[in-house]
Amino acid sequence: MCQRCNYPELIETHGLDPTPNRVRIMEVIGNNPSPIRAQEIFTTVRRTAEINRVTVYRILDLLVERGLVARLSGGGRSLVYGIAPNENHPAHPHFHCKNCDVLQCLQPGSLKVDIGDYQRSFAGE
Amino acid sequence: MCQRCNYPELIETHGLDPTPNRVRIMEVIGNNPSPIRAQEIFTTVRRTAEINRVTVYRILDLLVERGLVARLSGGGRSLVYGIAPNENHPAHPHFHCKNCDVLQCLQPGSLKVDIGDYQRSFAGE
DNA sequence: GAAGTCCATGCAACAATATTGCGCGAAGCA
DNA sequence: TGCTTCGCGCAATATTGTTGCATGGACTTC
Repeated sequence: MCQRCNYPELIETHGLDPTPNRVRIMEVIGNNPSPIRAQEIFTTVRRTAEINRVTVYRILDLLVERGLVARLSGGGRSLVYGIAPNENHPAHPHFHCKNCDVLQCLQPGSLKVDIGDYQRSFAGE
Repeated sequence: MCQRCNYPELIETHGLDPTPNRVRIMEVIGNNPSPIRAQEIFTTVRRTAEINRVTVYRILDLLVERGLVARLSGGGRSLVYGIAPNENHPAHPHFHCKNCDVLQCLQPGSLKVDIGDYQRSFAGE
């Protein structure tokens, strides 16, 4: 688990009550080395506490909406969730292997987009 | 639609019969400026011909397996399909806007990954 | 030409993932 | 004590994709 993040505090500073379920979900996401699917969050929390699947989805919606958690496309059919970029967690790209279905975090800044021609068209909007 | 691609021919050169359904699906994918979801392919084909949803999925599986079509992660919950890179269609990255849910094709080569530290660890495997 | 085989497709059922509606119970407040 | 808010559970539904089985046409073999 991330040693620098105090999840209850983080949740509170984003205007939410740090309920046990919310803290548990933040911990599960934070513990994981790469973003994980809602189903995995559900089963992981379930190993130590009772929780409903719907509650997991609702808390995830809430955390994403408040900017605590980032919702990403997992490469496959499902969405994945990771700790949103903050002072302890810089934004970084991910690498998804279609063969072994592994999702790996890359170094921050290791992906560069050359927006060359787009710059002009976007600038006008 | 792509003026340079002869879909029936393309399908045949990949060892498949160019059945009407297969050609239609290739055309729908080729006509679209960016990769589209299976559901959209289904409803688009349905506007001009009868086809079953399952048939669409099966043909897509087949086309992906034979390398005619590329299956991509659409940013959202579903997978999207585009013409696989070939001589007329160079591989290129995509841009997904989370706000308006638009998926846009970027210029080929406009995305660079700095694999720096990974090179060493991958090389050993 | 009849019988057998292959294969593209349709239909129904199922599976996995996600969302919505409704209600209950605890906490906070008048 | 009664009212409101809100976190959460349960059941139902929606969306996306898959599987099993049947059918009908094309093609081959006898």
